[in-house]
Amino acid sequence: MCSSFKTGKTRTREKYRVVYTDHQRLELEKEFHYNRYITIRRKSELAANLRLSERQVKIWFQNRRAKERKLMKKKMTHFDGSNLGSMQSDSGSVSPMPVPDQQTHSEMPSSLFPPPPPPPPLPMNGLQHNGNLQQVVASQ
DNA sequence: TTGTGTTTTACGACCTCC
DNA sequence: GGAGGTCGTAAAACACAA
Repeated sequence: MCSSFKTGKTRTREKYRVVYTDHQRLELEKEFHYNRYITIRRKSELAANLRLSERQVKIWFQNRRAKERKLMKKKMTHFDGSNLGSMQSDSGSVSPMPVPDQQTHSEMPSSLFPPPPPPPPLPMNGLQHNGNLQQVVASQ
């Protein structure tokens, strides 16, 4: 294969995609469990902590939400008709998502609020999440 | 070992909000 | 207009049966 990809500029053969370390994934997952939509402040903090770019953190969250939606949909079709109502989020950590159809932003945070904030199920090692989202936005 | 299906990064196109 | 959202997709990395 040739070494030029679709765009031919950002992706190189050696780094088509990197594999994140377990630690990076763990921290990202923790943040995701706390908040499915990361704030600007947390994004830069995480990026700095994990030595990732903010863009990578953002993309990771996008992909993570997509994964969740996919799982949700799978579950929907699985339970379809036979077991409606007994749906549960599998890992038992993320609040069941209503799968926003095409309502792109109606349930989106516009950076002002977290989604229905599930109590932090994980011991955040020292991370102060709190809901200072307004501050975060305001600090822009 | 290998063929194949799934998962994980990364991006582009398009949309909405401020 | 820019930032960030979803959706769809590409391709590497991974898991696993045969």
